[in-house]
Amino acid sequence: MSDLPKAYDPATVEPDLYAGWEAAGLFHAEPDDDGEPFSIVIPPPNVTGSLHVGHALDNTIQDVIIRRERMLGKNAVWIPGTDHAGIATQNVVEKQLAAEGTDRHALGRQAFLDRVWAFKEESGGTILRQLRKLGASADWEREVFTFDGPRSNAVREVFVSLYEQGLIYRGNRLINWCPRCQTALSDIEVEHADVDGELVEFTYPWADGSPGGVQVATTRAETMLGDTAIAVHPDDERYRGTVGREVRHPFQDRTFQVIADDYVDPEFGSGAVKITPGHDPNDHEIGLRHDLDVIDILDDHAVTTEVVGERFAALDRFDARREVKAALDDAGLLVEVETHRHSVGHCSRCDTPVEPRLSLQWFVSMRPLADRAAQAVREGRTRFVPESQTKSFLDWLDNLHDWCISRQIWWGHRIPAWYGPDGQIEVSREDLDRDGWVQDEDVLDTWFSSQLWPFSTLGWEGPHSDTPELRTWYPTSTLVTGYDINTFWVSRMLMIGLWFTDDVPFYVVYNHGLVRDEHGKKMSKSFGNVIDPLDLVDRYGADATRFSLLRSAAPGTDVPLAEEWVEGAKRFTNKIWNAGRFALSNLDGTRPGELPPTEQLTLEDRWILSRLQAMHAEVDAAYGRYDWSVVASGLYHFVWDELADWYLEALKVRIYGDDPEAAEVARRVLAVLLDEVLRLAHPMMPFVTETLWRALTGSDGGRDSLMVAAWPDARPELADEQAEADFGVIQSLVTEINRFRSQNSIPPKARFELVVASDERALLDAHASVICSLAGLGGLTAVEAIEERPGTSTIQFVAGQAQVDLAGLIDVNAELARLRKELEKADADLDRIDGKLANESFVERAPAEVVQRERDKRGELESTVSQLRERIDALSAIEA
RNA sequence: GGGCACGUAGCUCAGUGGGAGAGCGCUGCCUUCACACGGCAGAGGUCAGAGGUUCGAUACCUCUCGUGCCCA
Repeated sequence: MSDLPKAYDPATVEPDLYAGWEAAGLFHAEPDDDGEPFSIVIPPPNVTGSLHVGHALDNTIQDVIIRRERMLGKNAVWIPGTDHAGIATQNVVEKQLAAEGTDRHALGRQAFLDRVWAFKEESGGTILRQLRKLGASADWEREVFTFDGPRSNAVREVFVSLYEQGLIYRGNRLINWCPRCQTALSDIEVEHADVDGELVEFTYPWADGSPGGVQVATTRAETMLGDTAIAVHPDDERYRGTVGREVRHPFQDRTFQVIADDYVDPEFGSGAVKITPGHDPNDHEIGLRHDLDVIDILDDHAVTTEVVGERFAALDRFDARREVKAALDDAGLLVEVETHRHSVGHCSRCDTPVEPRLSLQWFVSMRPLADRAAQAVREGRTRFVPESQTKSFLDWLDNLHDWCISRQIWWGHRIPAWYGPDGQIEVSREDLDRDGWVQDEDVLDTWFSSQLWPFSTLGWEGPHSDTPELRTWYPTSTLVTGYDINTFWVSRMLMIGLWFTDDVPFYVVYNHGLVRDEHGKKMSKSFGNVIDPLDLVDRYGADATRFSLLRSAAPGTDVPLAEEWVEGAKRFTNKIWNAGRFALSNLDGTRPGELPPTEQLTLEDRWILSRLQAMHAEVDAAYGRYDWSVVASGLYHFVWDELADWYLEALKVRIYGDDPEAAEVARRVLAVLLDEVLRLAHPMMPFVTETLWRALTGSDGGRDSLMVAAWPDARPELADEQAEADFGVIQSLVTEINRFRSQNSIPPKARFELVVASDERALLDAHASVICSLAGLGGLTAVEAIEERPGTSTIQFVAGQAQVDLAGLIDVNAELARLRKELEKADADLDRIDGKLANESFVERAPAEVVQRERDKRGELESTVSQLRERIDALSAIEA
């Protein structure tokens, strides 16, 4: 059996195992397969992207879930696919074109789209191929794409249907415009960031020429070119009587009014606010209330148009800002310029400051959809893990504005609206081919198609769709995403899913955190702290990469990752490997089967089986809570600290001993243990477990793989408190002996005899050989009571004392120092407990058992102290 | 400005109304036949600060300071 190499080498086993699983069809599921349905749809990564560590976490979690459900006997499917990612993908191809000295307009729409498709064909599969390296057991036969035929049909159906229901409309409204991407954005594609700017204060002079005027402040001086009012709070005493008066625009031949509106914060600045309805959402609202003129001062590139007047026309908005400021200064209207930190919206795709702008776009009325989604969440039909995400999700839904869905780009689902020669609009499921009619040039927001993902992936193309996949796997079971896309994506799937399928698209939303570096910093190229998951897989293996991510992944918390932690996980895979190797080399072909009858089991057998079932229960419970870190640490602790450090060591007595029957029992227990550990660890560490399991069971793969083996049933009957207590006594004794050895610099090879006095005398007697083996003793004699003799030292353990003959073994001074230190600690502890017990209110009011526990402890400490004193005296005598 | 988290060992984090834990790092000893990707042992913490509730607070409440995220 020792054809297994001494160190686990992931690179030599992973590719073959993966290919084997896939070839055997183990990733694939059919709707009529046996088992309760269980389904996950992948959050589709950008088709042209490549795998980063966030994907690695997200997909590892999905893989862990789906692998375990598969082992639980469910009809489990994990549907993979990619997102066409409109703006992001178009940006990449446009950059290529720019490098070639051309652009999409020179190419023309169709040639450009051909180009993007070619790019997609070339680099589109990358990220999904990379997922395989992580061990992802997705059903690749079901791979889909948001922009393929059926998904596009679904998009059109949904658009037309919502239009027919009056929930999609075209309107001229203030939207977020990205001057670089040249498209409208939805509210959530705008990221607000604080920037250092200026607060420019200036005066609008009265129109009637009377002295003074109204002082206002702005961070965007250029917008004054589009001001159409000044607003003050209606209750502001300072402006009593000025409401309704006119001011004169200093650079344009027009005047406008001072108006009163509750929106104004009288505490801020002068209490008067300039109003630019064409370039500020709040101002726009005020404009609507007061029927103000709206002036759009900028073109698509955020360059001023001629409406601002000759002097300021044709300037970039930031140049215009400087020019206006200078002009105000020249005109003697500038009051003050202060530095000012304020929030500015940036394009989430390219980080250009967005420009609020009036524009004719398509919108979805969100209120009715949002209300149904909120209700479903409140009723618990879909729940969030962790639950704490629920509140902010609902808050967000409650404050939702209409969604701008048209994008002025070419890569995406084209809006199915046609415009007639006389201004008619027709929205249609079929392409219109009529003279004089043209289709809308714009495409839909990518999220408009990805919101259909949980059912479009299962074959939904409209209300008529009734596929076996939909019937079996919809609603999907669990959605796994970062909390950062709850608003972008989760909310929209929920809303649209409820609207079109009358059911929630998923029962559980599991939110993991973001992967950060070892100091909690966000990973980014500019910090240089990005970790490439594929590089980790290459160097440490997929299992170690997965395990290190999972180990830090408690629900809702960010996931710090450092390379040295992956190294730690690799060491764990190696530990499992060697524990398995040791077992296999001693099993002599024993296969996992029934446990031997209880009466044949030794104490260490009963102990480890009891620990096994405790770990199993903990792992099952933690899986239920999606608490990967607890699952991971449960496995880690059991395998390393209990199975390897204690059980395997204790086992050697029987394995290497001369009782063949005892050895056989040991082998049978060992086989069961290994089998069960490998099953429990498999979802997290599929490769190393599968490899060992095949060696253990003689399986040759295919359908006979650990991957599709049954998840073990809980065995509460293995819990054995007595065995745990008894083995705890042995552990305590062995640990104390080791400590004694270490503190007295006694070499590990030095054997010595031990005399033990304990109320567990029979137990120690019966397990003398195991204790001697674990502690490296020459012999163990259990006696009634220890007789203090000069030249010996006494070791205290949980169930008694042990006596060692020091002759030739230790340095007396060092031992004395150790004992004095111990005495000091025991005395301090005793003082503290005495203080507690002297406190009347503690004794009277604390629960009786707590008080009793303190009294018991006091008794123990007292005897410890007196024994320590005796031993110190005895040793001091020798020294003297 | 509104909301939500969070401040526990050098680092990253668990945790609990009744003597503070893990991983990594650090120190010492050990190449004992599964594993040096290892074993045995050790050092290291006023549990952010201040009040309060309680017999008892790292844990519950309030405030302060600090950090992060979301929204406006």
